[in-house]
Amino acid sequence: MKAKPAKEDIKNTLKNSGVRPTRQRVTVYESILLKRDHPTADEIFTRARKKLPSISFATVYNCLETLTQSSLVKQIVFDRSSARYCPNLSPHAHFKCSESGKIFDLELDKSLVDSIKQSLPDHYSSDNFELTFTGTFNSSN
Amino acid sequence: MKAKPAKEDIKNTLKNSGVRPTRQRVTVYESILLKRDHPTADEIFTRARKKLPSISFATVYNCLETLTQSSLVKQIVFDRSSARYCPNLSPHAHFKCSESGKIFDLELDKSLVDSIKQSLPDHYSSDNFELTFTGTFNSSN
DNA sequence: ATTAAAATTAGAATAATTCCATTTTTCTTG
DNA sequence: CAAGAAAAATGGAATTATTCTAATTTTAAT
Repeated sequence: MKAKPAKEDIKNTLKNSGVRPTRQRVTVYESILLKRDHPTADEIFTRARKKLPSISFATVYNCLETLTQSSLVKQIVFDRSSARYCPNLSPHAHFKCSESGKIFDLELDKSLVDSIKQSLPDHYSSDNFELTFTGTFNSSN
Repeated sequence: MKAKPAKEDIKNTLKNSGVRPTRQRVTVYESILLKRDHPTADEIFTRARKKLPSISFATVYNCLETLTQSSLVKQIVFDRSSARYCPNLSPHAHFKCSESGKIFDLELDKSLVDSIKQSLPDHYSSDNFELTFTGTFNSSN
């Protein structure tokens, strides 16, 4: 017996995080997972509409808020441009290529992740960090 | 002979970075340096007005853009709230206390800074990074 | 089936920032 | 020092992403 289609998995993921798997939420989450990019709310709205033409922009924002709150996606903000959303839950960094505007996930060694977490002085407590680079990505050379 | 007042220093700093030290720019930069906080454009505008009541909001934004471009200050963005400006040029991290809303600079060991810089895979080049934490700061205990 | 709670919706409102056209200031050159 | 050109500053309008609001629809629980 093959694995169920992604939609079922998505519903379960939502349920497991205590999020009611409404059609809109499933669609929004699916739209984020669709590609390995880091879509803006606007792009997510466009994708979601293809699956569920009646979905509204406000709902997309609501769903993104819910997904972010429940830690299923991460909101990432570069400069002051639109927020982007990332479904990669492993600790990783983000790299923005200032030429193409593309954003890449950069996996980080566990040892580095640990060092970063341990860099917090006494009295500071945090269970997450965001590490971002801006620069250029050059595949040819 | 004592050191000249800060204003002269500021002018020189600007000049050395190839930025024309206009009254507005000096005032804006001074306003950022005034406290060890991480003021928003709005707060900077308020401070600048005290010194130079004729300065406009647009100019504050222009100056901030110029200072950021010339790497004299760093723009830092948490979530989607107003950008904040930081004159601390050493590599460091930022910590936002979600209770008080305050932002703290966290100095980083040189070794950690190096590890972070070295974490970039081939083909990626960047000479800066931004590391941010969100959590709680608790001085009592 | 009924009710209450949660979610969705469209559109208005907001807030931060950017843009624009004009004026002022500064710099350069004669 | 005067004149012209370039850079910067200005006020206000415009933009953009996001949030809010009030009403409707859906869902879950009795």
